[in-house]
Amino acid sequence: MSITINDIAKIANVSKGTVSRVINGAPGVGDKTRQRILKLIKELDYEPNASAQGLATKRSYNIGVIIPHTSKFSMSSSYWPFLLTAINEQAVDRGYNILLSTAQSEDDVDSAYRLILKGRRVDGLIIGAEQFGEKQLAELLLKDFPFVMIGNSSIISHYYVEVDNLGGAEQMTEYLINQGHKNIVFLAGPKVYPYVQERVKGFKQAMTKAGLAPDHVFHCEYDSLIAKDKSKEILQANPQTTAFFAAAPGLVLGVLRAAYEMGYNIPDDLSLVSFDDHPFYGYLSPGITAVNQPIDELGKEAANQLFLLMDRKLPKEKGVIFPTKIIVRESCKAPKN
Amino acid sequence: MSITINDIAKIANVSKGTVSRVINGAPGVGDKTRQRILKLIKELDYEPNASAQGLATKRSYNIGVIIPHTSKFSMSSSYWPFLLTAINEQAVDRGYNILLSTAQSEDDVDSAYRLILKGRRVDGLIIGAEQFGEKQLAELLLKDFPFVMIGNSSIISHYYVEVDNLGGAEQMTEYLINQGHKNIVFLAGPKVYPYVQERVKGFKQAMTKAGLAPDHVFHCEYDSLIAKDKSKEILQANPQTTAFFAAAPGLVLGVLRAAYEMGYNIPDDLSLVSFDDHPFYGYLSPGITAVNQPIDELGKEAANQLFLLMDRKLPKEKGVIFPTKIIVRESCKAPKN
DNA sequence: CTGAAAGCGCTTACAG
DNA sequence: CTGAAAGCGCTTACAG
Repeated sequence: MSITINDIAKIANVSKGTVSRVINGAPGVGDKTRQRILKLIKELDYEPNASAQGLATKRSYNIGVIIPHTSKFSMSSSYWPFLLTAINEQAVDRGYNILLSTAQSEDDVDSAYRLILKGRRVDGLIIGAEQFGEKQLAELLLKDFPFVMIGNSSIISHYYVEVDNLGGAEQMTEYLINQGHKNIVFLAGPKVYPYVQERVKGFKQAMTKAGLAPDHVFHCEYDSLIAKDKSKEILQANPQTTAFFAAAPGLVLGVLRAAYEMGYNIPDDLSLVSFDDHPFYGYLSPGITAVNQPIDELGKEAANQLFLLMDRKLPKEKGVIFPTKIIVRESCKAPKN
Repeated sequence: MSITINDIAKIANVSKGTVSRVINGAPGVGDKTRQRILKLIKELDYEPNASAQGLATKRSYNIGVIIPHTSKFSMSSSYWPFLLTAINEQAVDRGYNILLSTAQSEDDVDSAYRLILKGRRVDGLIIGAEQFGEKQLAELLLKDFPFVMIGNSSIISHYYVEVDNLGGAEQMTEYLINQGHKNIVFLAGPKVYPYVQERVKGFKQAMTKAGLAPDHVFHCEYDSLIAKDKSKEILQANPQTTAFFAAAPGLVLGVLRAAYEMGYNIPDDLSLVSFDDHPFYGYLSPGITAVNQPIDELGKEAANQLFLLMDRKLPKEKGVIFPTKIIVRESCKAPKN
């Protein structure tokens, strides 16, 4: 059916060992022989069978990426798509493909884990820190399987890449304070996530430092509809609020809509800023001021660390934390009085 | 290192053929033997090596998805992420994984093609119709390789899934006309894409049917910044325009921003509608009225067709076209006078 | 119902 | 520099 190494060997009148050596650029093949075989490979459009190579070398030339996937969360943010793109670019450069796994539930994670890892379909793994449970992470570690986490784990100590969640939230809060805001609400994602806690910490730190009450922190699922209702509640209970700091695009949407429905004008009546930037933000009216995460660099670094680990080398540091930056747009204004 | 079928066979005191049969649920194994082996597999947490299975069966249990990936385009739309999710869900249900390939250029497409196909890393392929050139599509067809296209191809006749681009654009245009609009601008994506031409056709058809001038069609790259400039130009040259029909979220952003910068209020001074819905639309102020594409169903159907093809069965129809629906929000109003 | 054996398409010491 | 052979971990006729 399909052309194999044997065909090439036969036609070239050499052993398949020799063909194999030229495929892999291994030494020990005469220059003329090499050229002849190379030409043949090109002419016959031969590509080695990945399964056979995988079986012989124990490498799949795939890396696995497991991303969380409640559609509501990952889709209103551009975080994961961007990350995926960045990782893929690095992977392709090295002849690797990405084996994707979108996990919606515990079961999914487990089946992804089994399928991908135990079946040796991938040589390494990039994974959201909160995706795997203790057992699975420990097993990865124990087996010395190459992986890097997006975000730090509270369970294990391992290689990860992350954004400066605390610093980003702190800076943005300071920005708000410098604009003259005193009654700031922090609308955060689910409390269980370590990165959410970091952001909360950053917010509180800045508020406290400025002598302001740091306790207007609310947690909310990543669901814009729920965020909308929650925002309304908050606004009704705290009419003195002049600024909202929403810690994810999905939440921003909720606040935006709540303000609209309650007749608040942003930024005249209420300022709104976001953690995590989004391609839409610059085009909204008003443009949304946001903490921008260097997602592209994050993905690249994660991939590079992984390739290092796969080569049995050790990355320099166990955690690489990227600074964020504030993108000032129009959604934040000094409060009225 | 890792546990293999031989280990299981030895421990269970059977041949590896028998173990293989129970792994694959094949007939011809005594019930007691089967149970014993099953238990052992579970206990030892054994998972067959995918490469070895692949080599023996010539199946990789991966399907390839090649998506276009100019970051600007695919990221401001949620089309591809949603599609990917839908496809992945179907794939996982059948024990398949998705091998991802994001192609940014011709070279990428070619390398994706070689890597994935010729290396037999995937058993089937889902691919944007415009991704591959004539040569590659013809080769796929010739080799009888299972694949389905997202969108119809002008080059070859093959299985595809698509949205009713013509009908969707037509309906939305009719909606605009019914609202009282006469001077409607259609801002479309690059002319080269067949689906763009379909949308243009739908627009023109509706305009013509209503006795309106169908020639305010402009093409624009999927880049919000360019779309913004283009929109300003159009608006300046055609101040009588009362409605914009932007045929992609990236373009909508451009129009939105152009209107803002020129002091137009949407929808009071200018109505704006979109082809392709977006999670953000419902939360903008005003909410953007849009042609919604059933992306989830599209992805599911594509996957199902592919699995049929992979089983050497033929899907019922060569093209499945899904109807769109209009989601009415607040960005469209009757024109002033 | 079960085992022995060939084969899938590669790679890689080992000889020469 | 090159070939012959063993081996990677499975599946699948073929016998019995």
